Amino acid sequence: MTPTAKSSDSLPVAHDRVYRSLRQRVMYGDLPPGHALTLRGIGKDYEVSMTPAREAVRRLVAEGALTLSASGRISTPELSSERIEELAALRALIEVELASRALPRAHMALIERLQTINSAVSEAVAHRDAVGYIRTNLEFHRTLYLRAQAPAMLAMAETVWLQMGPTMRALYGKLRRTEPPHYHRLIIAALRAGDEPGLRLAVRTDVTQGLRLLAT
Amino acid sequence: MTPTAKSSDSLPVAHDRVYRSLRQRVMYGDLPPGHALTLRGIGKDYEVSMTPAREAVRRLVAEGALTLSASGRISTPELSSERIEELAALRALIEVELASRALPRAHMALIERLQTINSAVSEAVAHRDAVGYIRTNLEFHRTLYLRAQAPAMLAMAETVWLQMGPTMRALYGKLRRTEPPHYHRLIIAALRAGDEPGLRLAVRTDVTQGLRLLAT
DNA sequence: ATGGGGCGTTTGTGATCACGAAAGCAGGTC
DNA sequence: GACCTGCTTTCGTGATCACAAACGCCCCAT
Repeated sequence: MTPTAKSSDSLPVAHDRVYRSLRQRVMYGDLPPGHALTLRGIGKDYEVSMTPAREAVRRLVAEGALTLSASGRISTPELSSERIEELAALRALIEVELASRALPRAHMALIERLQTINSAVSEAVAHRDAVGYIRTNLEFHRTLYLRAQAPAMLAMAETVWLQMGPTMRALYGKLRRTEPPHYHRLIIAALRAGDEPGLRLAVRTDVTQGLRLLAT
Repeated sequence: MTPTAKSSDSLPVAHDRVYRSLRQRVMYGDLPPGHALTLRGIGKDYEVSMTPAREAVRRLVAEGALTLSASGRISTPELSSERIEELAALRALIEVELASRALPRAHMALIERLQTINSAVSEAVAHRDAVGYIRTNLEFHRTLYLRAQAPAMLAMAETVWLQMGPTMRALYGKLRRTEPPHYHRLIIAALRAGDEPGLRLAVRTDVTQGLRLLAT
């Protein structure tokens, strides 16, 4: 039930449970940009006091998943176009490297898993399910990058995803595409062929494509 | 007096003061790897209760500056050689991009500032001052990267520095070099010449050089 | 000497409260 | 009608406390 693999699953610590749930909601676009949150409200939702809510929020703010106003109010970030461009460039840098490192270890079982996930992506697209699309799309990338055996890099990539979550939801909400992900097929083909330059290009294109529509 | 530029300097909030101070101590190698900390101890040092100490620690843990044991004990990270390699690769990826983006905006005033900072680096090296070396070295890089006008990327780079802080201290402590930083001069020369490939190579070499001595 | 058991101490966690500031809202004025 | 001026509510911050788990230390038995 918890698709996000953490380094060490352990105690049912309250603040960690709140953190994981909020993190998923933000990363997968459950919350629109600028959405306000309160410590007391979060505590109520998860039936905990303000203390664990505060720790979870503090952690998410440190990761860029949430932002604090000057007076300490909590909300999801509203990204400027400059920041979106930066985050897309970071995705390109880090994820191309992750894909490149995963390539030598990408066996047939992985490629088949990626195809299965990709059909789930197509299904989400067909159903106009923005959250489902974001979730399955990120699962596609994460599944590939896990093979890179580079946890620090993967964590960085996930941090970028986290920051873009609400914005991606708003973005894919307004551009109602119905065509399945094209570049995912290119990624799979490059993996099959062991074509590293092709893989790098396919990943770079895939992670930066959606941004071209966001000129403003 | 606070060299680290934050997004918004505002209130004298207790937890933020604790955070900033601890962050500097970690980033600049004031604490050795594996050094243990306690919430009550931190609170005592800064004359606050456990609450702000806890928030500062939570934030630093989220950034990778500190790690928590399975039972929640706080300590500075002890990095495996694989993780060090990863972090060095991340530095290379991100900082090369930052330098490249800073290049078109690097005027003479910036280059002179870099030279001034670089002489401070040399002085720290001559005095065997590990903390001073790390601090001035990072100031050199940060000064250059600030010109890139890419706050999200700079934040990522600083997060990597933060994670490497204690290890860098331990590293530079055991290899007592006395020669001034060679690749900083190459960086400055490439900036002067507007030589982008040269700059990229110089930065990449500079940020990955210290790692070769850490084969273990 | 060395390994194991027992106990006092230290530590993180979560709940609760007081406080001050910010935000939202109403009513009144220009 | 728009704007400002109060007031009321809501919010984040920091302090304090109870609790359970862990750590560390000492002592003893082998």
